Amino acid sequence: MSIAPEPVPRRFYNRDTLIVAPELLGKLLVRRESSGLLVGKIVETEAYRGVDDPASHSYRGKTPRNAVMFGAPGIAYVYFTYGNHYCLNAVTEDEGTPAAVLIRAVEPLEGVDLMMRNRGVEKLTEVGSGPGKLTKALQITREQNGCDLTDPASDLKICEPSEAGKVFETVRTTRIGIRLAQDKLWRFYVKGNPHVSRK
DNA sequence: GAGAAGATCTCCT
DNA sequence: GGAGATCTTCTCA
Repeated sequence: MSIAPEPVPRRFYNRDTLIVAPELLGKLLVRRESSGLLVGKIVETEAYRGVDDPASHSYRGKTPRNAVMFGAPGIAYVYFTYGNHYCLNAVTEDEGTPAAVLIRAVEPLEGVDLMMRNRGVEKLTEVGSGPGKLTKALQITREQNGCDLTDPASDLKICEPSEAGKVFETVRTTRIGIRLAQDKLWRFYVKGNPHVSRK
């Protein structure tokens, strides 16, 4: 079976980050890779805004690393952290406004065996239940930084799910793994989904 | 050019 | 539950 869904249009991303983040839940993260097609459903996100968010990379202004966040919406921002891990973001809001949504967890749907091999695990819930885990499962590296998520020909894109995939309850809570601005309720996840990184 | 911190994960106790 | 791994990026001298 092959999924050929429509990518989410750029105007979807060109809105308030706090609207885009919860609406990204349930969308499909589609990665076309040399050994096959890898698809995961987004089940957890976090919003990051440069202007009023001290925890964001872009809070202190534009640097070579975060330049993508200042660019057009619908672009992938991938960065390397802790010496081990990549994290995947989708850039949001108007060009010149530094904002992005961090994809924190996915539920593997297609290419599951390949993802488990990439991760070196056998439990399905261990494949994509964390920002560093899902990038490894989907083989996302800095090469995907600046990739257009709205381009049907792109190797990495975000697509509309089937109708059945849109039925779930969203939970809004505080963000994880940051020291600054922990009070903001900018993390969203699918209620009851076992692939969410933390309850 | 050197030092420190980091949107994490895994293993060990 | 806690700390190490490991390296990129930023900041400051």
